[in-house]
Amino acid sequence: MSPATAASSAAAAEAAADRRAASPARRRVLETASALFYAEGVHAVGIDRIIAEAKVAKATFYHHFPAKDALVDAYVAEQFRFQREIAEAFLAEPGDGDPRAALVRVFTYMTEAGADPAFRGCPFVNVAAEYPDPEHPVRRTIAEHRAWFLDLMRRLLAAADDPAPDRTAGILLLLRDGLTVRCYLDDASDLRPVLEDALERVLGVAPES
Amino acid sequence: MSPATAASSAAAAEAAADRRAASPARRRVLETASALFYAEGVHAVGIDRIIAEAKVAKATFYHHFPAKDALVDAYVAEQFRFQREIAEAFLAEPGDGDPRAALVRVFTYMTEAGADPAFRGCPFVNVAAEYPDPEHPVRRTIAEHRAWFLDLMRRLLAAADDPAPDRTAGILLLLRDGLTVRCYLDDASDLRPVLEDALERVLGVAPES
DNA sequence: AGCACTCTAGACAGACCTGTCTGCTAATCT
DNA sequence: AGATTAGCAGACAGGTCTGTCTAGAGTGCT
Repeated sequence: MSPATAASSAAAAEAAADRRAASPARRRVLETASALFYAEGVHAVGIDRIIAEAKVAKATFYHHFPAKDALVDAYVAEQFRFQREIAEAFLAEPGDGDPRAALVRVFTYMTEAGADPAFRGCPFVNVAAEYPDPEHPVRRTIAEHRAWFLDLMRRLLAAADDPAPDRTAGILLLLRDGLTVRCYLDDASDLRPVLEDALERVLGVAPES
Repeated sequence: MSPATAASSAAAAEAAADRRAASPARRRVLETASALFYAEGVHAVGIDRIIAEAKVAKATFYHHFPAKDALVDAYVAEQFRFQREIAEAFLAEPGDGDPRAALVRVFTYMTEAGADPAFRGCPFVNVAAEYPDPEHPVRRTIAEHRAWFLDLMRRLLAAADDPAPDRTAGILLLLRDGLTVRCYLDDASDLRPVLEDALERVLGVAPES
């Protein structure tokens, strides 16, 4: 096979992959599965139910995903993409450009999202609870998300001239995880003052709200 | 049935229940199931495997537990009891009786427990991830544990003359949950300074270690 | 001796699981 | 025109799941 042929066939394969990823049936499957996985857990939801609710033939499902695990991985990756988009929107928000204010906005958003009655905790933590093997692709994607979030905190803190960005970022990660757990498992009606107090003690800044 | 007969039959039933709870077979089942549930998740472990590893007949299992859910509930209740015992041991520890020091001890212990390679996060959070219905008995037991821990923090803080025990206890609960998640999912080798810093910022006290 | 209880071994039913395969239609690309 | 691809419907295999049931052995209480 000549280099030119190899290049063109690689391009063709890439185009085919793009087309496949954009397929409506595939999107329907991923959306249905995401909702079900999040609401009920991965092991609790079978393929049959997903394809029935997504109105997709079984062969079509296995055409797009080699196995259920691949779907779970796609679900986790999708959540990762989603959270990155939200974060970017928050950082690009018109404002005074104060990175500390951006941090507070992120946490305020999280408490609001957590107040939704359909909120069922952090999807990454929940999936990790069902996937014990840290080498599993799903777990690797989850680890990527965590590294990304920690780094995001660190960058914002460094921009805000925090005296110890590494340690403070670590604390904020603890708070983030604690927040999702609490919103899921506890009555979070009185969470607001607790979070404001926490941010004040950790960052030395009070949210404006 | 005379009152006396009723009383004696009630006592007999109670004694039988005690005997049943103390049965070696039942204990073996619960121990095996606890280890497996924690290590691999509830839905991922079947009854067949539990009874095989516990070396118990299936009829014996269903003699002690009406259904798998009852076993899961027993598992969660057992974890609750376990954590209470640990906490009581910590509080009864001979020392200066400083409740703030007791708080720090609790968190130091948690980081040490979380460093175990077999650590797989908080069993309550992991089980809750697989049980979406908040009215489920298992979820109720989990809620009891969380209320207990929050109250324990609150009592210790009140004894330490914390200016806002309710809010501080809420923050410590956030830290606790964040801690377990982090020990499970992240490289927690550099966790110690982060936690010390967090406790210092939240409590205004540095751990002595 | 008689009875109740605990336990073992394992068959069994009925449901559900993942994943494969056949056969068909229709669109799209070369 | 021919080939590839996406999609649908649904049967099927082989396994695992929970939970029930039969049949019998041992043990302790009365």
